[in-house]
Amino acid sequence: MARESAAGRYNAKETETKWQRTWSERRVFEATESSTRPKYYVLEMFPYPSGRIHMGHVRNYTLGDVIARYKRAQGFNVLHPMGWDAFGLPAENAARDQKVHPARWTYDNIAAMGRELRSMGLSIDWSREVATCHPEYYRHQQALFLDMLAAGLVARRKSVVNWDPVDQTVLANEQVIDGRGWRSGAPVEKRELDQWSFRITEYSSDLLVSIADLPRWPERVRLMQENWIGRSEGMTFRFELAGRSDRLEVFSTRHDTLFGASFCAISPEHPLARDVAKHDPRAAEFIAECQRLGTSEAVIEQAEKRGYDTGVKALHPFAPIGLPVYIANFVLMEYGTGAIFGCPAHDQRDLDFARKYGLPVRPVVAPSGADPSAFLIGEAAYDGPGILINSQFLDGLSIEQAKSRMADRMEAEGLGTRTINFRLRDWGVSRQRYWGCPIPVIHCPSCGVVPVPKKDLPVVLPDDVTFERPGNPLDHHATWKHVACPKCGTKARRETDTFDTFVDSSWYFARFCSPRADVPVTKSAVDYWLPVDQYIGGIEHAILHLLYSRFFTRAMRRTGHVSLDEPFAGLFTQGMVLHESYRDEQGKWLYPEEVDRRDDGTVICIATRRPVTVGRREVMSKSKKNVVAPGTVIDSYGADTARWFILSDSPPDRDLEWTDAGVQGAWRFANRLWRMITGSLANLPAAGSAAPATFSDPAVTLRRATHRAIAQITADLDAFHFNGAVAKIYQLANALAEAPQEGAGMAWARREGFEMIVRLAGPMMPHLGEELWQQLGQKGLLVDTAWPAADPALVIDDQVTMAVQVSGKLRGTITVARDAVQAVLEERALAVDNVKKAIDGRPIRKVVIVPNRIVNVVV
RNA sequence: GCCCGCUUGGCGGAACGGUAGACGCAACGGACUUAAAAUCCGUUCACCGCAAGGUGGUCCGGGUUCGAAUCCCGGAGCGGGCACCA
Repeated sequence: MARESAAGRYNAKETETKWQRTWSERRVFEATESSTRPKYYVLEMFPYPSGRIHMGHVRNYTLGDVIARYKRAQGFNVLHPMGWDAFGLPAENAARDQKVHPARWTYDNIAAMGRELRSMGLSIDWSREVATCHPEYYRHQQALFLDMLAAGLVARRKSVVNWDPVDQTVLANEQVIDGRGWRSGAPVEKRELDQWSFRITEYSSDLLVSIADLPRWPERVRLMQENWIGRSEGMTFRFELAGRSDRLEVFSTRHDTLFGASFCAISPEHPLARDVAKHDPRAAEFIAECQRLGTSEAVIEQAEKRGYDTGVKALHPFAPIGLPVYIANFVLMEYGTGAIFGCPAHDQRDLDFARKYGLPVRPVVAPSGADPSAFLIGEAAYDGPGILINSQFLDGLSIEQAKSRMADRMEAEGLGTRTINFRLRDWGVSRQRYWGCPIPVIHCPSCGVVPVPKKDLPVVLPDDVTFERPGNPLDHHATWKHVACPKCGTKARRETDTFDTFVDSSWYFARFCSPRADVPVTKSAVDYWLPVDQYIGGIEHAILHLLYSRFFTRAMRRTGHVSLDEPFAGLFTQGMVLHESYRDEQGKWLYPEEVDRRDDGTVICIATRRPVTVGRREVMSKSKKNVVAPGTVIDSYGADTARWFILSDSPPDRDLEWTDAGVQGAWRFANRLWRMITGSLANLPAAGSAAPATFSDPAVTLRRATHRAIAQITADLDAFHFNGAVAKIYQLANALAEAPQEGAGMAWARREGFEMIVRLAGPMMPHLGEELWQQLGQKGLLVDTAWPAADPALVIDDQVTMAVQVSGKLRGTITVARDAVQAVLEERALAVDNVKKAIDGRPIRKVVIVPNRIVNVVV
């Protein structure tokens, strides 16, 4: 229905194929460094090859493509590559469930998704395509790892994982559902493994401070990264433990409240907890219970706050008090020292804990002016400003003064030290999985850990693996892990862990600069192209992927591969794509194509003719079947329509609701533009005709609309206001449709308008743009045509309409010369009948004038 | 639970602190057509009014300002992230 074959109608399918072939044959999007033009690197987050592209991809790559094409028209030497984030869990799940090899599954998906992406008409340099699962990619990642190992940026340490005791497998957090393994259903346990990690914490301070150097990042992403790194100033100090020789080290940012302490809490993984558990079975049971929560911080934080009194007493350093030491399920071993002191009066979580276990609540900070003896804590902890009370040598001080005094005293007595602590933890990269990049080290019984010599790279994944047995197939492989030690030649064992897939995506943007080089990156190429000028992707990557990439770039700088710290100069985070969901009377989910919306507004199931419940709009997901396949849309309407719709309604950083009606509107507009221009060709002067000497008033009006559109759309594209740019193209189309065809200079003005609307819409609807450009008699390609500039004389009107308010309420408007002086404005404003009526003879207090916008008469 | 956002007509949204609702969708009325599709013209925040015009209105409650969708404080709802999904 949508595809029209009647003569004179726009044939999207044919046209799009034609221009995609032309661009490809002329290799217009292949980037080279040998250019006198300034470079511009546009990158969208590369996709995981799940098999089919989804609307989120279409949105992401459309946004990037508009920028790439726009920058290209502006004269930049644009790099716009594409690749595949091809390692990961879904391939292993497919192997297990569908008995297909992960490599086969992945490469098939890449081929299928590549075809779909190509049909979108993206201005991508496909000659630079990379896939992270390809040995030619990951061999360089292994080399980078060896360089980082040599540079001291890699550590081997114990860290905890979710362990499925039945499947004998490490589980990802998403595979733990309500504390149980997603397949076995067995309660998970935490288990400690020797793991490789990158020492990202060495850069904690740098990564934090340098956020200030990223002005073209969204404010909220910078805030999220700051909070994630989490710098805090406090003290690390020690409690003596009654009857024990060891001591308890805690970190606190509220050491001013130490006199209000009523307990200490330690993590279930804390050495003291383990020691206690050795001869206290109930403690051991409590710890085991905590272990069953898994490693997810979200789960731990939302669990009921519980504790177990170990019976150990921590001795207050300045008072004759023994604080009970609890093992608590909410204290994280990874943060600080894994131990805290609790001051219930001034921390809500501590207060809840104290109320639950009947611990004393002693206020030590009172709001200034409050009576210290009458200041009591009820349901809410007091964490506001105030003056210290009940605190010996701190009494009467402000919180800041008290912190300082306490720190001085502790440092003088050797009890503790001022500490800057970060929330950021080192990045554990070991994964007990097959479908990932092998970590290139060998464990030798006599030499210890030995790096694989670079000449032996890549360490290639073996093909002959089975997924029948639970656990890591690399570990079960008959021969793969058995190797000779590169140092001493004795029998040794290959590392069977593979890298976290975040490693793969932490440097792909650099690899794109020299994708076929036999080193990880060619220095001249990365020096030329990096940083990425505009990076575009989902907000869900705001923290981890972006932070890891920032770290990796620093690591690559330290190891001599690149010369910069920050990989992404500009960042744009797009919203998600939503759709209504449908359920039949049995509550079964239905696909959009299974339902029909009737004229009376009700929705029915096509197969059963029974009514359907329309759910609210939510993120497209297979489980709710509220997905629209981009391939179907592109087949029936063409890529330009899909792109235009995606850009037209919602601001790109907000969620977008996919609607059929909206797509049809976009399709109608493409046709309208086609009809308007091809239907007018006979009455237009030839391409390149000189401007006539005179223009009629309507011709000037049209030219003003054209040039205002150029100025506004340029500004909108610069600001990522793609929906605004679309609206202004509609306005220009309306102006062109309304303009009379007769009059001095009119034909020339109409050609100018048509040419401009094609050039302005070109980055968004590139195929239609290219076709109309040719129809308008242009010889070159639209993609090679420079971005238009507006004539300033035609952008600014000499008459303006100003609002007249009386005490802030609109009472009328006046049309006056631009930049009229105050006296004229006052006179004209007060002459308006409605204004006189509203003033009603009251005295005028003042007149506020906003130039060319508002006259506000205050009475 | 913690961190970060978002909330404007029937719908998507527009609006340097300055005429709230541009532009699109949907709906309704009309033209063209044997008819339908397509296309074209018009209306469309609510209430009062024949009209001129008035009153209310940007999630809720306060505040700052000549003027608040926009800034500040408090709250509600929805969403993203929380370190092994990518």
